[in-house]
Amino acid sequence: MVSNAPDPRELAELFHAVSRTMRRRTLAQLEPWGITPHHARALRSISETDRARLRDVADRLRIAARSATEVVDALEAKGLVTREPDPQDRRATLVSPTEDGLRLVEQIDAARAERNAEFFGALTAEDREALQRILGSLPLD
Amino acid sequence: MVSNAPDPRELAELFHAVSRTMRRRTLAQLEPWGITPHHARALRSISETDRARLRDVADRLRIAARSATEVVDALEAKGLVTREPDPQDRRATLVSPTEDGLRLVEQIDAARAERNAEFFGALTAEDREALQRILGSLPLD
DNA sequence: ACTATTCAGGAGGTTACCTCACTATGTGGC
DNA sequence: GCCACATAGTGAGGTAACCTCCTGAATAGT
Repeated sequence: MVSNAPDPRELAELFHAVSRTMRRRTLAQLEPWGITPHHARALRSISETDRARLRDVADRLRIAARSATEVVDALEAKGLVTREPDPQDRRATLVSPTEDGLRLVEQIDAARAERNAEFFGALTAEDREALQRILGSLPLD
Repeated sequence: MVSNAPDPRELAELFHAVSRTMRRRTLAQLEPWGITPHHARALRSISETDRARLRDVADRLRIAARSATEVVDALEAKGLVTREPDPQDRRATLVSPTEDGLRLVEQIDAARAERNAEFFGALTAEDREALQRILGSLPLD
């Protein structure tokens, strides 16, 4: 208790506060499109690789397979992605973005870039770089 | 050769991944006590100031007043905090930690310190300091 | 005295997950 | 060629961490 090292308590708390702020802002910004941050992230992921299995979608988003089913259900209901059976493996389902889905990703990405620029714009370029490097060296499950 | 879907080199995405990892670990670590991260945070906050109004609890946690009612309901049901009417303002309710609540905070805090030390232990002291400074300069709602 | 504001909580909703059990397949070993 | 086992997706059901909108009571400001 004698050291003047940064209190990790505060660090975790700060982290929590910042990430919640980011989430709230994302939610608000996405509202006009009627899509949630989670769904937007999934759509973006799916748009980056054509014909991904549901299982792979789950892995990339680091969520349970069952949760991928759910998010793909929602995106499919909105006509943003389509499901088709995998001809190579009849257990599997391949997910692809629709034209609408791709268009939406583009719009959302532009908005996202703007939002992030604004949010992280409070930082100097060095700090942004440092933040990225530091976060990158933290463990992920 | 398939690129990682939500680009992890992107600051916001990285942030998201790290904060979710932290949340999952906290949840797992708290499990033996049958308390959630959110409730633990609230209990800690309440334990730091005796006789806080529900409104103040909400403000400190940066949540809506209605949500503070909920978390205090849960803590009260577990016998960790008590409610009493504010003699100065008959609209208000004052929340205080019980003996059990204070004991639990102590235990949880020790576990939390350990977990954070482990999690952020992957960083050098300079990086921890930098992270704290950088996070502190980001905006909060 | 009257109006505006504030406090706590009821009702009901949303987001972002989860596990467990199940069926339909595919794969490796004998 | 059959059996054991693993894997893919999904129905059922649940949890955590919030939220808004409304109401009744009390207080504060004019």
